[in-house]
Amino acid sequence: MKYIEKLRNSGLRPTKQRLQICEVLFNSEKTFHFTINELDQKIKKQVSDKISLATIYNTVHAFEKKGYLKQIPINSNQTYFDTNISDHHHFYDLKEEKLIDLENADVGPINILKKINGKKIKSVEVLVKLED
Amino acid sequence: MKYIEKLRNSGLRPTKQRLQICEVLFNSEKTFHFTINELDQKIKKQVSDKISLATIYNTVHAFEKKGYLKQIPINSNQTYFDTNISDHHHFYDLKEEKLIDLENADVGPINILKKINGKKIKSVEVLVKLED
DNA sequence: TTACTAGTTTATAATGATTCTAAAAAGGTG
DNA sequence: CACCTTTTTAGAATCATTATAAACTAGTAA
Ligand SMILES: [Mn+2]
Ligand SMILES: [Mn+2]
Ligand SMILES: [Zn+2]
Ligand SMILES: [Zn+2]
Repeated sequence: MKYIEKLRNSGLRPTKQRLQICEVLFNSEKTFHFTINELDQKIKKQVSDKISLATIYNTVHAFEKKGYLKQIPINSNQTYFDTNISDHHHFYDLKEEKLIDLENADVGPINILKKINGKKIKSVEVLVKLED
Repeated sequence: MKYIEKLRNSGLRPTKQRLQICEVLFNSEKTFHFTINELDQKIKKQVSDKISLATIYNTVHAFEKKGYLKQIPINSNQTYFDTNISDHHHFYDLKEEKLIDLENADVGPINILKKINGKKIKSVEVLVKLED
């Protein structure tokens, strides 16, 4: 199977549930943004076995910790995740409440001039809010 | 009083509670970041009358809607607000879980090259995550 | 001052996303 | 298989936030 090695190499047992969630998350042509609830719906549609919500939470957080998913910093009552783990940014359409990818190439180079003593930059993320 | 006109001009009645919250939020030399809980604590310390948590939520949201406070897009279990309403950005210290202001001048100009049909840019916010 | 009205405050309940718990099930190894 | 660890799961708990609805207040006009 496609994802068994990936999981083993991360120290995660390739359980049936994790493999099925991998299919839903990573087997599509395009990357996408999702909340846990949306993922739960997607799984219900695409996977015949039932996967408990607790497992979906556990798995998403495990994958995030391993770097297979990214959390998107945005104010919402639900947490947004991204299967696009490349360094990139987002539009947020306030009316539609939808995220849209903004590739690094679509943003001029960002130069952080201020330095914080003893700290180094882990990531730089831009959120562009859109209105009509 | 200092804030009565400000509130009236916004169509908000200058109630005792709102005026007291104004004192706590806007009467300090420096701007600051806060969660509702932190603000509640601050109010308990600085204001002799009791203000209900519901009123604090109501007031913060009213002030945000009027543009006297900004919500900071960040993933946290609590919503962060900012009394600094100027166009600016943030460091987020992952270890300390603290926000630090990053003025526009401390970031090179940000040029969003991609356009979304029928939408215009309302804001551009940068979040720089810091690690040790 | 006295109504009148709309806006505000408040205690309290409800909501809902997320996390916790602890027992059952499954994976990995020899 | 036997053993041990990890994982899954249903359900309960947590807790930030929002809703409710009754009491109160600010503003205004008689
Ligand atoms: Mn999380
Ligand atoms: Mn809010
Ligand atoms: Zn994305
Ligand atoms: Zn700030």
